[in-house]
Amino acid sequence: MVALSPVPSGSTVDAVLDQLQHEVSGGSWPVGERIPGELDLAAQLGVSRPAVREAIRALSHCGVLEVRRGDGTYVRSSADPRPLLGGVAHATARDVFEVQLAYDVQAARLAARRRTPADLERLEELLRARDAATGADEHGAAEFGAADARFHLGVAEATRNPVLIEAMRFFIVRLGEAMRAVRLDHEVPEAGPARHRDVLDAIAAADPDAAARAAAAVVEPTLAVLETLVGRASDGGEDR
Amino acid sequence: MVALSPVPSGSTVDAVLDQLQHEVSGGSWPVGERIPGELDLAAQLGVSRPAVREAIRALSHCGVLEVRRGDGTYVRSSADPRPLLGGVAHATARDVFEVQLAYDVQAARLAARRRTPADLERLEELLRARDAATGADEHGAAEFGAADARFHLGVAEATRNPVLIEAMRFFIVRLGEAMRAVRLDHEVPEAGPARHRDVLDAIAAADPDAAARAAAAVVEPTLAVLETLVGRASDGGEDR
DNA sequence: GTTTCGTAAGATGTCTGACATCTTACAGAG
DNA sequence: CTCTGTAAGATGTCAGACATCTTACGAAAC
Repeated sequence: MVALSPVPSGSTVDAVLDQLQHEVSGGSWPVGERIPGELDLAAQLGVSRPAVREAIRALSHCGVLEVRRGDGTYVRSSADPRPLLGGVAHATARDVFEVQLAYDVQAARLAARRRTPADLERLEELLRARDAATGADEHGAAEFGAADARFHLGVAEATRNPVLIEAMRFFIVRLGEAMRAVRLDHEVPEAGPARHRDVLDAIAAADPDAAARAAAAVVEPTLAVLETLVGRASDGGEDR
Repeated sequence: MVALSPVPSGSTVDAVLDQLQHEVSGGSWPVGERIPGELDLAAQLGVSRPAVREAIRALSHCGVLEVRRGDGTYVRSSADPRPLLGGVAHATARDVFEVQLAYDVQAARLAARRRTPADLERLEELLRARDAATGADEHGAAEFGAADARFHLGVAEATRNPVLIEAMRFFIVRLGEAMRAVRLDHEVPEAGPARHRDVLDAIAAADPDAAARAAAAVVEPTLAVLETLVGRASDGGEDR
């Protein structure tokens, strides 16, 4: 029932932001290139300098642009992170979980090849802490989630791959937020100590394939339940 | 040889940005909470409103905050995307490639379970285009890279998982930038049509495990070469 | 002729102040 | 009790000014 189109609500800064991102993604401003000055941009776009500055600051914070004081602003990367960051926010728990599964499997595989004795010692400690934190009440659940995340992240750290580590660190937090929302309405199982022990044993045995299989086995029960919830959701009322 | 400590160079806005992110990540401002108004923040931090606005705009663009005009600013997520986005920029090609491998394998696995006949038709078309774009010159190489990326992205799209799709879209661009830099100094092999055909066949056969294996086989030769380059780089001169 | 230093131009960093516009809440009219 | 109009608070945008850093160029010293 939307007869009257809801006026172009976009703000000025967002419009500038889109323009800049379009120039970068479209290739008009190649990586490494210097973009026009803030005053030039403000004049060309017909907006004030603060508007241009806010847009540049946002893109700079996301790694798209790089501002060098006293010199100018340069293109650092043509990849637009907005769909990724924005998409995770509105995604279903299942979708985030499937990406997390990809990380877990790869992390376990690489950890089995690169782990040091010190890594194994640290992982043993993290696994003990995870098993110990089996609270039943509200606060205990949060504590358990944190301990669980620390173990998964510990495996990633054993890979010595900073990109994988930071990707997992980001997604684990987002996944936790999404799961907290799901748990309000549904019961979601959590893999027990045995499955996690399998992962650590395979990593200790330096068996990449076994580690990958074990990591997949850890999250698959949880993922199976989320899968049924997605099915239910599309039966019921859901949009966007 | 740095006897004099290089004065605290950080800018005001960056300092404000760190403070805000710290409040969010630290849990002082829980997800969903309303944060103080711009004038309050400016007064508390002893800076001007534009400085606060630029910081808020940056975090808002990254999905950490959400600004509602006329109402206030709210916390959307406690996950800090900066390490992820910044880390990818300075990462080695191998590190980015290993994450991409995780995506490729998971995408192939899920695509084998969810692909529709229309997906298969589209993937056949993309694979044909990839095989056809085997240029030898400068322009041809770029064109081949784009066609290759479109096929990999096509597999991801068959999973119907928007998070996975956007994650791959982002990393493929970043990987392309990193690989372009590597190829300036070294020869890096590219998997031929046969390996990609295996992936598509497994997806068509609805065999998730075979699809995952085939996807891994596609990128492993390239990854093996990058692995040797990492070894060489740590022998030679490398810093930062 | 080469090196070094000082200066000027251009760019970003920051601040002050003001006004516009939207959202929300509250009080009064019906 | 419902609806409407108003007022307060918040963000959106703009204008102008000054501070500070980077860079490049030219002059002076060697």
